[in-house]
Amino acid sequence: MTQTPDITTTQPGSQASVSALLFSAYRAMESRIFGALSQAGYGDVTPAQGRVFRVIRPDGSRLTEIAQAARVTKQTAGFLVDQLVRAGYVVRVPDPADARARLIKIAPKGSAVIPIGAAVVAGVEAEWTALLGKERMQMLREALQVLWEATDTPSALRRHQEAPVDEVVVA
Amino acid sequence: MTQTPDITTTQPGSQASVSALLFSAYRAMESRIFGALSQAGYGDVTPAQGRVFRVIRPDGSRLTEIAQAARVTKQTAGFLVDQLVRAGYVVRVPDPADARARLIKIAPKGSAVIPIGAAVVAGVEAEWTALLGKERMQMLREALQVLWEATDTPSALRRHQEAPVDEVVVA
DNA sequence: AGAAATAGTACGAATCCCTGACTACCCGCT
DNA sequence: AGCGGGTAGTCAGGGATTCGTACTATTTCT
Repeated sequence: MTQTPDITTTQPGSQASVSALLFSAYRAMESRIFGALSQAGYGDVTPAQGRVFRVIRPDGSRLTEIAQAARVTKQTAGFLVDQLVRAGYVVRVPDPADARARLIKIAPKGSAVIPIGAAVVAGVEAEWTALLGKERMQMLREALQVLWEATDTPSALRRHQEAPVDEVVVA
Repeated sequence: MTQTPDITTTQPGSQASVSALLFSAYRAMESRIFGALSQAGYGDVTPAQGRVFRVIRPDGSRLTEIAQAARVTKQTAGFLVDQLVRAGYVVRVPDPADARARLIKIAPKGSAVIPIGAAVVAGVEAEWTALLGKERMQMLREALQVLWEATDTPSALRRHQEAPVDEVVVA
């Protein structure tokens, strides 16, 4: 409760790298989301579980799809899906199209969580809009979207992963 | 090497939440940085170590300061600093002002890493500027800076942490 | 001097995520 | 038919990150 002097962080106004700023904003959003979820009685979901849950398509997804979309290995995805199954947020059903595969589908409990998370996100985005103004918020979203398409799209990833990485320091 | 169909991620053009976009951009930057560091012979630093290293002030920082600035517990900070000490990036020296405390200072090897990381960041930011245009990139930086000051500043944190969190879902 | 706060450490545990190795199944080709 | 390469998913094991609780040493306030 008692406070230490406020030298903690870099001085306001100084320039932290975009990298650190992105991390900070993401972390702020994440902690708001999971704080609210915890308050709402869904304290058993973790951020990692959330990141795989988020990429499950409405009609169900295969584990391999989930792993690729969430950028983790199949094992990690399987581990996290196991937890989500045990906690009742998703179910595994056989994939009628392929006996090797199973579809992971969102269970009722999972559906119940979605609007709660969406509401928090909407709330935080509203706060941010109040801080930035509608136009800058819109531009922020667009800019991030452009970067996402350039860096986090299957073709973009292939581009980076296969490059021998010779002249990374282009400066 | 062989490729799975490209259904992986959300369709380009659809709107992922700002949260996911922030995460994606941060992750892209981070993997570039640590990829390059690894190539440059500094493969023993990890992202977590980087996040504490980043907040060490030029004249040295106390562990508690580092912990607060990096938003981790003292134990975590101490653990990561231990690793950085073992790897030779920082040193611990007694704090002349307080016999309980020690100052963590950047060692020569640590100083050597800084320009490498900075170059990568500059390179990635240049790529992003090429994608977005100078103006949008500048606006992105400003917007993130505003959000940072509002959410990741000591006073801002106190504001959020102490709120009883009743009406989180303001939507 | 004595009480309260602060700097840091020790230990134990949970979470997250990866590599390597394996089984079960699908599909195209002979 | 049926074989072989590729895909879906699991098992086993390990490393990294982070936290909570509990403790010692030192400073600071009264």
